[in-house]
Amino acid sequence: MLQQPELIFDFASDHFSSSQMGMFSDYPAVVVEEVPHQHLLTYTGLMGEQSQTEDHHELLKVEPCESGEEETMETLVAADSLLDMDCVDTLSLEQHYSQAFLPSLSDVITAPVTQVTVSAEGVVGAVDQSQWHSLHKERPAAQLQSRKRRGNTLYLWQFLMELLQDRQVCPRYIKWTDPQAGIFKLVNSKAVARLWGKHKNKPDMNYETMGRALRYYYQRGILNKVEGQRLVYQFTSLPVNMVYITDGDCGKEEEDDDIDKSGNDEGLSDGTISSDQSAEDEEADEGEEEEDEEDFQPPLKKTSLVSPRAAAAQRPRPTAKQPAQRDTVLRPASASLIQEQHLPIVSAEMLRTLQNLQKVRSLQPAGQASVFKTAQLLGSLCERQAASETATDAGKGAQHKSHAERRNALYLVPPTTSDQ
DNA sequence: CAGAAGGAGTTAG
DNA sequence: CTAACTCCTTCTG
Repeated sequence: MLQQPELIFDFASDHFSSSQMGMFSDYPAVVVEEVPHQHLLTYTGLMGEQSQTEDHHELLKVEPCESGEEETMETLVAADSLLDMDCVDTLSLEQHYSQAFLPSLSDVITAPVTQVTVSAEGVVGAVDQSQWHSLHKERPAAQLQSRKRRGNTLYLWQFLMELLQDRQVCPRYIKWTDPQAGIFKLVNSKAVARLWGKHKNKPDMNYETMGRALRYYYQRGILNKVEGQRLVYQFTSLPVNMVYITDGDCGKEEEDDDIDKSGNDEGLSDGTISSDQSAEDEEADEGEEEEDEEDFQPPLKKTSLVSPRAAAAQRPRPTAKQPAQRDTVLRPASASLIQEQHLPIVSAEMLRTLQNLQKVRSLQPAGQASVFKTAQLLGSLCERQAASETATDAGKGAQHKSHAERRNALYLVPPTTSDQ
């Protein structure tokens, strides 16, 4: 049975209304993600009452473009334009970003990150188990939750994940060497340990101590050691809404021996964590905000250890990704969860439009006019969607609206549950 | 000497 | 009591 398309954004008014935001909350996450030679925009939808049992990942494959940070950034600009809306009272994007460890919205928009998660406030925190994807075939992602965080303590693995999502730290002190495989490297182990110690209020923390904690995770199935590579570890599973920051130009890596040149740990931490906030504020943020926003569920206790050899087999391949390893997010286009007839054609076309560099360049970040331009571009596409709807059963629900209304609206069609 | 491994002790919920 | 560290010793390159 086909589900009705739902209005999620009205271009005529150029913003979400409160009621529309309520609708949008059923489609909480929009993820712009870069994979080699293609860009994906993912709607990660928790569908209303089904949110506890099912999640829907819709992938819209965008026309491949030349890889590069410029394109990535423009994708983000496009996404920003797409999401730029007068709904700060209800969506509070910047608030969400800050709560998702990122220093500021502007950082997100201007940085060559490879994935950005945008969601209605509070929804990202509702990461259910199916939004974890295992990096091990023998442990399905669906099993990757069993423990609750104790109190307000941020676990080390969570802390590292957050560092990996913090442009101030990644890739300067910690970086992904193979995000697809969950492999990361402690570029500056001392700095990371110091940050961890600061977070734990353990000024004597060092890498030796932190390293033991990391090794402790081997038995728990949270981490694997990447054989033969010092300071390189592998997450056994990752949340699908991870924000992946690649090397890019968002910060230079800093080797261990660079760390002491400042000669000031506090200065390091301040500068590392945030240039906008004091380190104390940031630490408070880490300890509290993310508590609610990022409901990370730690993996189950490991039942079968992955051999170091197997882990080594997944050694970093920055350019040779393995789509199958993270099919939840990086599902190949051929396996897209969006069926063509259910696909919000407008959205697909819109994304292609946004991906078109010429047009993207015309978009001004944070410019509402750009959204309207997009809406204009979509107008004709809506016509095509309407034509498509008459040819298929998809989107019957949209037909209660006039063509004029549809011309100015963006519909998101829920996927069929059969294509999970 | 840094990093890795792992036994044993500690702490918080 | 247990999870999640932290301390400590030993080993390796």
